[in-house]
Amino acid sequence: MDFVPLGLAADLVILTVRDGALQVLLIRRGITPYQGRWALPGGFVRPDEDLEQTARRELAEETGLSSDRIHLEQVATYGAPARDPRGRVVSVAYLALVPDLPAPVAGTDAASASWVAVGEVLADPGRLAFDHHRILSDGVERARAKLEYSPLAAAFCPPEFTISELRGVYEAVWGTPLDPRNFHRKVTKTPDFVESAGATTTRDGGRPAQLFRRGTATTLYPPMTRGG
Amino acid sequence: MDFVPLGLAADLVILTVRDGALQVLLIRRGITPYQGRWALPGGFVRPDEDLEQTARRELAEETGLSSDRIHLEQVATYGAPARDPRGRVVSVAYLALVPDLPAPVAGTDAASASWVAVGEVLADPGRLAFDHHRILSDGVERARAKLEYSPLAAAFCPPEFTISELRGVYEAVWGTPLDPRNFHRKVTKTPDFVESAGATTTRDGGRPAQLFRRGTATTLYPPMTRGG
DNA sequence: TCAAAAGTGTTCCACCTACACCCATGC
DNA sequence: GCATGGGTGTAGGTGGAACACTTTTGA
Repeated sequence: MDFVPLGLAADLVILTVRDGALQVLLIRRGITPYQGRWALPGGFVRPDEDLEQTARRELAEETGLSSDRIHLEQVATYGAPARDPRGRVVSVAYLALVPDLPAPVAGTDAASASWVAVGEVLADPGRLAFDHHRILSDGVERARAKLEYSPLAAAFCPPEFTISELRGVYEAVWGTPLDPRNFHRKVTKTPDFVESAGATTTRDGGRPAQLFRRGTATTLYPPMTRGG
Repeated sequence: MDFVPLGLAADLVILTVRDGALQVLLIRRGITPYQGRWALPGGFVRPDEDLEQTARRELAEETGLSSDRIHLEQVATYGAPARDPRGRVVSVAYLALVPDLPAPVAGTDAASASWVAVGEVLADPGRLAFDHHRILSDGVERARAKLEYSPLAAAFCPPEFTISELRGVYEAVWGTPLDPRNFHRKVTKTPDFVESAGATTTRDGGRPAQLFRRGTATTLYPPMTRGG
């Protein structure tokens, strides 16, 4: 058995939609290497911990979110020999989609944490430590793709949401406007995408909108489309 | 830095289409644990090796294929603490798509290697060592999904192939018959999916068929569809 | 009354499906 | 000739894109 000296970490791409934009949770590193630079939250896998357990633990530490009800999925693993100057560290990246948090990010051990617009971060390849720019890019790409054929957009929404709030998620993640009328028809006619919550709200202004909850569908057929 | 004792491996789901069926390359384990059981080929990552380098090296060792021109992509990473009885071993799984090899599998250090129909292996969850059943299942699912929106089916074909050979790949991987006439139209009309090689062949019987090569497209729009 | 957002109806068009039909070869 | 697979034409249906139009609230 070749047990080479090796660190194993889980890093998190935690996305939300705030103020109409896709945002990612970043921490400012308090220690070397890359002290003072922004990075994705993450940490080392403990000896008897499964990879996803590590990711959920870090997610809870950074956001205060009890890990249930949060969508979390593995994206990819990064293991270039020199990606971490401290030595060989292999990182398994996870993607988490969270609703717009009413409370600010809970106090953490990280120097500071904040939500930053994804577009802004991706436009500046030198902003993030390590190979986190690449990891973020891959995570965002995964999220964009999954909105097409899964009902995952609702993971960004509170438990009850309007169709136009859901549309706002698509528009923020894809960066394209969608036709409100066709979107409404498509969502409500796709079986089990959403189910009526019975109530209405006027929080978006204008005519009262029906409230919906996530449905039971796991894949959308036909898929949502980006152009239109 | 927490450098816990840890093994890092790359395991390979090597798929091909032979005799009209999707097949996977398995090795019979010559050593404990799981001695005598079938397993996916794989091996440990060397100290200064990138993950994909390990996968390509193992691929070459098992198939004799020089790694260029072979499609290889990372699928997922498996790290449950007890997945290997020898200790903590984390495995990064890669998917490789290879053409039907004219030569049999080259001599390897593994006790024996052979192609086995995927359907047969997946029908028997106890056939494979470790968690390789799950890894194979995930790899096959990835391959099935990618045929829809990428021109990857051609990776299973020799450099020059006919449209019906390409259709045979889709039918083998998806397990459904496709309409030869609509398939032909769809493939030849999708921009840059395939390009004409100029020649014809009668190796499939009947009227001579045009030969094609892979085109330059990276994604197919509209995607290929499974029902039809 | 007006602005704003929700929701419905309708038209046009791309593409999928099914299948009739002809083409070019080996035997 | 006849079997076999290659390839084209075409008609019907489904669903997306675009947009006119009505509904229901707050100000």
